[in-house]
This record gives sequence, structure tokens and C-alpha cells, in this order.
Amino acid sequence: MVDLDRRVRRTRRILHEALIALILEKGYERITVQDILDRADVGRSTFYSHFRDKEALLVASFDGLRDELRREFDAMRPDMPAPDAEPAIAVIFGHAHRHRRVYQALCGKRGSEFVHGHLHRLIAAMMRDHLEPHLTAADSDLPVDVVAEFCTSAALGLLTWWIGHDFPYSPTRLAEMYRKLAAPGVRAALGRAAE
Amino acid sequence: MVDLDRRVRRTRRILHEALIALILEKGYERITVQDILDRADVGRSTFYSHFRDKEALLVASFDGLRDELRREFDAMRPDMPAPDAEPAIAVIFGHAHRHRRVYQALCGKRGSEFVHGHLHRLIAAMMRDHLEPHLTAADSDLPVDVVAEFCTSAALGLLTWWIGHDFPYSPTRLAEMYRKLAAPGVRAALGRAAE
DNA sequence: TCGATCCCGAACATCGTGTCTAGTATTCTG
DNA sequence: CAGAATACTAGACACGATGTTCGGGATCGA
Repeated sequence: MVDLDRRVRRTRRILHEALIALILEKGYERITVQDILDRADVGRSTFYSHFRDKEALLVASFDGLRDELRREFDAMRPDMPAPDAEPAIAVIFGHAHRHRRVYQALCGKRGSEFVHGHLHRLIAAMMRDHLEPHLTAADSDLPVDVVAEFCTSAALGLLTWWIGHDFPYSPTRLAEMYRKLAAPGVRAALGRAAE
Repeated sequence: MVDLDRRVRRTRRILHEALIALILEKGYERITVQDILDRADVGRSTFYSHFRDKEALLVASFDGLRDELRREFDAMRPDMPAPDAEPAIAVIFGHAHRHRRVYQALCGKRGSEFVHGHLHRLIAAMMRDHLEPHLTAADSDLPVDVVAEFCTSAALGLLTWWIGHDFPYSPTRLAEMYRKLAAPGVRAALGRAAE
């Protein structure tokens, strides 16, 4: 599976591109396998020899992005002092901006609930790990899960809004707005006065 | 349409109940019309004489809840002084708690993206209308849309998390947590120091 | 009891899915 | 270059779900 034939890689790439294009045109739900086949000019049996179904293709498309995002997280992980996880969120916004087209397809309004869910879980887990030590240290009365869910939903909400409105601000500006809105609440949850 | 036959009302009610039960069991997407028919013990043609398709039934189920929620909003609208819209969010949480089962089906993990979207739009519009005067008065550097989206996503995120975890806190406690997390940021956006 | 309205069951055409088979093109290897 | 291995193609197929239609039976109001 590692040393794939060049043809295989080409076919898969063509299928991914067809999927992205079609999602942008008519939304994931309304796409049929036949649509993908026609667009990619690939035979039916070829498709099913690569992917179990439409969703498997989506997952594969998403996996690439997700792994790249994870690597960017890990590269930054060691030094994230702020209690609000703004740097991490900034990474996501930057990543989304660099892959505008794909994000627009996968995470936009026409994307699938599946991708939203996975991205949500990914960020939420990261957020929880990050917040946990801070909150226990400060002996907060707010449960970690609630704070993490709050920050995650807010960040992802901004992200999808941003995507849906065609990226009206720069990634750093959006991250700054996120920080302005989220940080005071998180600090308050830590029991400290706002700086 | 207003003066419906008793039988008609009964049939529709049975269909709604079957839908809710089935969503809780296997999730909206995986339900087939035949499933609903079997569960409700209703004929195929009867179903299609009432609803265009599966989604129309879902919409009808959601509409009732939505109207009720809107009325509760309007009843409270006149006096909402706080810049954060915490009272309105508390109304939602209370409403969800009173209709646990239905919310669990429609807004939970097994619900449909459709309902999420509509609820999101509903809250976002409310939030925007509420925030607009405050933000322009304070001459904030944050756009209304961004702040509204932030608050809406955070509130809905907490809501679905809460539903998905079987309502671990009281509605008022959850609303209080929301306020603690959201209010400082909104106040900061208004340029005032946190109190 | 009559007529209107609603509901039922069954049949039907249509569409999308996923499988399979036989055959063609490309690449790798000796 | 010959032959094997590996991708891909085209088409047919069974299956399941959708939404429509129709004749007949049940239930209600007058």
C-alpha cells in the first residue's frame, strides 16, 4: 500500500479533485458516484477498487489535510503558554487560508457533517489537553469539558463563517478577533482578573 | 389546513413520534421511509399525501419546536439589558431541557445537519439584532457578524455537548457557565473594562 | 343511509448502489 | 522482446429505496 503505482496515485488524485469540484458545485449530499465517475473520467469498477463508497473517498481527502494540520500543531505544541489556545487556532486559520478551495468544499456550508464532526473532535481533544493543567492549577469551578467545548465551538464557528463568506479577513486578523473574544472568558474561568 | 380532521392530526402525530424514536435509535440519515411506515403502522400513500418526503416530516417536527421557542424569545425580548445575550441563551437551554427527548433526536449527534443549520441561523439572527446597537454605540473594532457568530457557535456548541452528554447540569447552571465564558469577551469587544 | 374524506395495500417506474466478469492497456521483469 | 503482473474499462446485474398511482375499504358528518 506504501509503494503505490504511479497510475494508482494519479487515479486517486483525479478522483479527489473531481470530488472537491463537485462539492463546490452541488454540495456533498447531492453528489452521486456516477457524477464523480463522469467528472474524473474513471471507470465504475476502478472507483470501487479504490474506495468502498463515496464517504471513503471523502475521508481519504480529509485525512491528508488532517495529518498536515496535526503536524503543524505538533510543531508548535511545546511552547504554548497562553491559557487561551489562540496560537493553535491561528494555525488552523492559516492552514484553512492556505487551502482555501479544499476547506471551502470540506468545511463550508456545502461540505459534509462528517468532516465537521471529525474536525470538531480533533480540535476539542487538543483544546482539552491544553486547558486541563491550567484549569486544575487554578482550581476553577468550570469543568474542563465545558470550557474546551466553548472554545472549540466558537473557533470552528468563526472558521466556517469565515469560509462561507469567502475569507473576508486575514487569518491573523481573525485569530486576533478570536483571542479578543475568547481570552477574557477563559482567564475569568481561571479565576484571575482580566489583565 | 387549519381545521384538520382529527384522524389527520392523529396520523401526523404518530408519524412524528415514529420519526423521533427512530432518530434516537439509528440516526436520521440511516432512516428509510419504510422504517417510519412500519413503526407508525401507516400506509405508504398516506405518508406521501401528508409529506413530500422524509425531510418534510422532519421540518414539520422542527417547526413546532421552533415556533414555541420564538414565542418564548419574544416574551422576553423587551427587557434584555445585558450586552451578552445570556438570558436568551438561558431560554434556549430551558426549552431544550423541557423537551429533552425531542432535542436529543433533532439537535443531538444523531440529528440532522438540517436542524442544526436552521437553529444556528435562528440564534445568529437574534444575536445579531441584539448586539448591533451595543456594538455601534461602543464603536467597537469588531464587526457585529463576527461577535454574533462567536456567541452563537459557542452557545450552540455547549447546547449540543450538553444534549449529547445527557444533560449533566441544570439549564440555569449551564447558562451561568455560558455567561462566565462569553460575557467578558463581549464586554471587552465593547471596549469597556471587565467589571 | 348517503356522501365526503381519509386511509390502506399493492403495483409500478425510476434511480442510485455496489458487485462481478471479461477484456484491454500499461508497466515491470527476465 | 516476450510474458507476467498489475492497473483500468465497459457493461450487465441484483438489490434496495424513492415517490406515484389506483381501486377499494374504513370512518366520519349530515
